Amino acid sequence: MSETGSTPKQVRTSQKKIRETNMKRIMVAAEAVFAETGFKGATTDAIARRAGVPKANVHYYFPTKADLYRKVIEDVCEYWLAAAPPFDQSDDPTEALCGYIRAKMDQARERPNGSRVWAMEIIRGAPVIDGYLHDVLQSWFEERTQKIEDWIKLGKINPIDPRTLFYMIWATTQHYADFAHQIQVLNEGKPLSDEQFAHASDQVCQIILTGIGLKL
Amino acid sequence: MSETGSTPKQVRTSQKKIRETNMKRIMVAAEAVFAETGFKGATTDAIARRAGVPKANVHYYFPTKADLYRKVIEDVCEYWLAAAPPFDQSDDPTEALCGYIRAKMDQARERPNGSRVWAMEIIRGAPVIDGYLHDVLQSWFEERTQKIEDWIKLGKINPIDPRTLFYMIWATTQHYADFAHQIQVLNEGKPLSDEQFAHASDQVCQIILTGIGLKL
DNA sequence: GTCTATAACCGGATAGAC
DNA sequence: GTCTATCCGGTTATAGAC
Repeated sequence: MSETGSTPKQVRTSQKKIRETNMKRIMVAAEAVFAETGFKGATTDAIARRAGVPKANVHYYFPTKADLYRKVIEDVCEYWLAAAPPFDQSDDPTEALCGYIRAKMDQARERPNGSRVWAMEIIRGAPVIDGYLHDVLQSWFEERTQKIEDWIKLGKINPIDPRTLFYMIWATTQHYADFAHQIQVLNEGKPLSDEQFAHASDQVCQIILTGIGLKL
Repeated sequence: MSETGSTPKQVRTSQKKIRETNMKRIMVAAEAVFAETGFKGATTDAIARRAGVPKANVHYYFPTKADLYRKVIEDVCEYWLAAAPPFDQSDDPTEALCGYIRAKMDQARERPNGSRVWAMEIIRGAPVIDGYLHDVLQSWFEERTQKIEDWIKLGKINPIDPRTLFYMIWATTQHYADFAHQIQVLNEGKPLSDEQFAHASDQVCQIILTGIGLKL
């Protein structure tokens, strides 16, 4: 609207910075509120308050609640995919899988609310990100399961179903984020300490790798 | 109100039957609607329509939406606990654990919406069933992890952390219910067939049992 | 870009007839 | 026990001043 030719570059860039900062603040707040109350339960007002901005500003940056929600989910999905390098960069099954499991565990610890929002979206049948799911996840999955198949052919690991293996890894690592409350109840009411969490990562690696015929 | 002393027993029992039937219908419908839209997203109207009764009748049997929700959750939790016998009734680790895993997989297949409602409740931090969670789950868990510890002491299985083992079993088996949509996307868009599901159960048993040092 | 005020809508719960 | 009509509170989204 006010983009006149005379606007100094300085101003435009600083405005851009404000915009990015605010959007980030709002998205972080939204991730938490969506995780705690679900899509419908989250109110733009609660998100705004958490982000420390007036409600109208949320709608200024994200026209609708659904838009904001979609942005949060896509951001989480990108974050998920960033766990792949440890898996991709090694041809040794133990190193690749252990690295991947640890990366996923670290993510679950680092950003549990992202995991929770993702989980609830899938549980509901992915009404909002269904297309995205098809586009991004399918090809990602086929490439990686192929690598497992190759290891099996080479006799490096037991002949297991690669899909089941991935589901087990995803389910277990994300469980530590999504079911953190239940885990806390079963841990004398206290959240897992860093030591306990590191120990859990070790255990998950051990059981899964042993489970497919690898020695540690 | 109309409970006069002259009411024939016949009528009272048949009224009781009507009551139970209607409550059951409503709870089944509610489980599906809660699973698909979350607690806040579920409307009593949608639940009523799905159950084939007027909205006011839902409120007649369940004063508030939260009451209905709590009933559904507790019903699901009882159903969960019914998977324990295979585990309890054998002292052989392979038989006990394999039986438990298969029972949990069957439950995930049989009643996926129950699993989803449960999952979303825990993800949100269990605001509604927190007390229930403490009361029921804690003691259940301690008894069973003790059994695993005993097997370890007897050298029957590898020295793994029993908690991690249970979390892996829960996470993986429930993943087949909660993330069914994602699994479907990665299965050429088709839901798992009975054969595929049976195969998945076999695979989960194999990887986990092998993972803790058992031969099949 | 920020914020107050408000329009338009929707959903939980209930009153009261049958 | 069943059902229609309705009230009331709360939520999304926007209009328009600053």
